[in-house]
Parts: sequence; C-alpha cells; structure tokens
Amino acid sequence: MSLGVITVAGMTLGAINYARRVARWQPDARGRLQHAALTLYGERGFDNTTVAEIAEHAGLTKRTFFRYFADKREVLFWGSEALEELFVTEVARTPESAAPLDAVAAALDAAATMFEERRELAVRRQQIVAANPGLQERELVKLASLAAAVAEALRRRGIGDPAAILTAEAGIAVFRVAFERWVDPTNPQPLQRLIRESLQELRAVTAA
Amino acid sequence: MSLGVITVAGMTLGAINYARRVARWQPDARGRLQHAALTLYGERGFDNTTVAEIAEHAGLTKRTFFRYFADKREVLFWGSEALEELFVTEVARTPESAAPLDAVAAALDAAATMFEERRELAVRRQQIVAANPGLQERELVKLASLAAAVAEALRRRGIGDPAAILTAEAGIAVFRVAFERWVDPTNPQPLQRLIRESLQELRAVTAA
DNA sequence: TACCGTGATGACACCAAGTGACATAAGGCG
DNA sequence: CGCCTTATGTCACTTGGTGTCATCACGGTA
Repeated sequence: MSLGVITVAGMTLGAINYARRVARWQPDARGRLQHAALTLYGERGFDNTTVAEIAEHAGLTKRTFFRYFADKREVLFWGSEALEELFVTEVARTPESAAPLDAVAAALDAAATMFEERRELAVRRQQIVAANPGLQERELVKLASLAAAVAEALRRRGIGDPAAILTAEAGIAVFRVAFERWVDPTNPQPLQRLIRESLQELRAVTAA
Repeated sequence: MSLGVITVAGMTLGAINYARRVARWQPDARGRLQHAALTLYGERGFDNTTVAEIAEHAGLTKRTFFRYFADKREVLFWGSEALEELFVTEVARTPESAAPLDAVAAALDAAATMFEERRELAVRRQQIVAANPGLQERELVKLASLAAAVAEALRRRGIGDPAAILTAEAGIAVFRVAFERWVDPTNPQPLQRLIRESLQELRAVTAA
C-alpha cells in the first residue's frame, strides 16, 4: 500500500554547484544527510533513529539537518518535485488530439522507465516507508501533490475541472497499484507492463 | 482538496456508558476534549493551540488527552471508523448482481445523506483542516484507510485484486471531488447530486 | 464495617522534534 | 585590506508525546 520511492534520493544535485569551488566544508551536505538517514532508518528503523544521530553520521549538527529538510521524514522524499515535473512535461507533450487519460498514460510510461532505472534504491526505500505509518502518511501527501500537479497540467490542455481532477486521481491510483505489484519480489514483471495492465483494469471496471 | 469531516465529532458515544453511573468525574471526557479542541483550533488555529490548553479547557490534563487520542490531530478525526463501517455494510448490502462500481456508488449515496444531516459541523471542521497541512495529511490517511476498507468489502463480493483496489480508489476520488464542491458556499447543491455528477464524469473520462 | 480491587484521573520527570537568535569562519570581491 | 556572503555551529527554549507512580472514589465481598 505504500509507494516509498517517489523521490530520487541520492541524486545529490547540490554537488554540481559545489564542484567548482574550493571545499570550504565537506561537499554535498544534503546528500550526506540523505545517505546517513537512509542507512540508519534501514538499520534501526525510523523511530529508533534521532535526527542528532543522522547529523552526526554526516559530520553535521541537528540544526543543519533542519536547514536542509523541513522535518525528519522529508529527508526520504526530497526530490519528489522532479517526478512531478516529469509527469507535467509528459502530459503537456502528448498531442492535443489525445484523450486526457491517454496523456496521463503517456506520463505513467515515462515514469515507469525512470523507476526501472533505479529499482534497487526504490525497493530499499519502499521497505523503510512500509515499516512506518508516519512515512506512509507523508507519502500520501506526495501522491496527492502529484495528482494535483497532473490535474493542473490537464487543465492547461483545456480539460474541465471535475474531469481533470478525476482523471489525474485515477491515473495516480493506477500507478500506485502497479508500483505495489512491482516491488513484490514474487512478481518480477516490468513496471511498464504492470501499469498498462492496471490501466486496462480501470477501464474495464468503470465501463458502464 | 481537503475533506475535513470524515468523522462524527460531537457524538459523544462515551456519555451513554457514564449516564447510569453516579458522576464520580465530570461525564464524557472524550466529548469535552473534542469540543474544546474544535473551538480552540477554530479560534486560534491548530498550531497556536497546545494540548495543555485543550485539556485545561476541558477540565483535564495533558496526560488524559493522550489517553483518549493518539495525538493532537486525531481528536478531529475520531469517529471515522463509523464512516468506514457505513461504506462497508452498504457495499455488502447491494445485490450480488450489481457491478462493483455500482456497489460503491450505493455506499456513496448513503454517505451523502449522512453528511447532509451534519452539514454545519462538516463545514466548520473542513475549514480547520483546510487551514493546516498537517491536518490534511491526516485526512489523506483516513481516506486511504477508507479506500482500503471498501476494497476489502469488494473482495468479499468476489472481485479480483487489481480491480477491487482500483474501483475503491476511484470511488473515493469521486467522493472527494464531490465533497469539495459541496462545501463551497457558492455552489449550494445537494451532495448526492454532486456525487452522481462526479461519478458520471469519471465514467466519461475513462471510456475508451 | 472493614477491606480490596478496579478504573479514570493527576503529578512528575523525561525524551526528542523543531525553532529562533546569535556567533563563527572562510571565501569572494571591490 | 576589509567588507559581505554563506554554510555551519551553539545554545536556549517550546511542545508533542510517553513511562511511571500516586490518588481516590466506587463496587463488591467477607
């Protein structure tokens, strides 16, 4: 039921900026914090890890942690805006003639390949999130935000308001269902295939 | 985007138990806490209200608050199991011959009348929740839980697994969209009508 | 009547998340 | 050289949340 990998942790985008500078501090503080958090959450669990410990592992202080991440959970979800962007651009890219749900389907396809490239990390994070209700809570927020962004992208295509939200929301539901099956180790199918199956299932179920 | 009234605050179920006893303490501690919380959250906002203050207003202590509610947010959502039950029984009640989405539609109809009877409270709570991201977060959890319960009810009707989840999730999305329009004061239409419209919209959008 | 168990509450200490205010140090730049 | 900027550290503080023990009135029982 939990997604767990909506973000692109470990991309350490910040490092690019630092690269050309002389290292006044150890570079990529954000990435180090993410890495430490992922490790510690995985080892002892989310609840049994304090922010102070994460910061210490990264050679920083608690205060600095909270300068990079709004709270203890956010460190696992940083980067989810990138996924949102992917969805939005992909929806915008599909030809005007395509039906709204088909535009969303195209975005889902694109997202699938993105996740497929990082399966390792995705599964690892999923396990952490699945083990903690608080993290699942945060994940729902991210998915809701994603759905809202997709709805907005559909509106820019001229789709009316109830339709835009419903299409986006249904699309995200399809993604969730497919993702859940994808991370199940007993079910080694490509995400793209699972998404297409789920989408078909949705169409069948809503057919009058 | 936020529901805000998934629960039935103020029902003070506990009072029934106390009624026949001699009042050793003021009766209905839970109800008093809920009332105080709703008032204070409404007056000064969720963040500017401490649990100690709520408890004090109810003539109790912080410690007792946390005996009744798992956390500061939960006080606004206590009773959501009742809604879950309504959905589940309603889905189970519809004739076997009905399509899965129609069973969910029946449940939505039942929920609509339930909310219609408490519009006042519903809107008040919605405003509080809408004003605070943390509360919206919790609401998403409740909706996810609701969707999971509906999916389970559908499975008990013999619906397969991807279909059950997708139907439930789509149904809840319909409910959310309709509810959002219902609490909008510029749009004074009965909830049931809005739900039916949204459902039709969903069908149109997913039609191949 | 004296005693005991029980259940809701209070008192208190404690931990950890999160914030605000200020200090520090090193680099860039005029 | 000195100033400004920027990332970090220090410290104190609030508050959500929990563990533990005390209290106290009732109801039952001997």
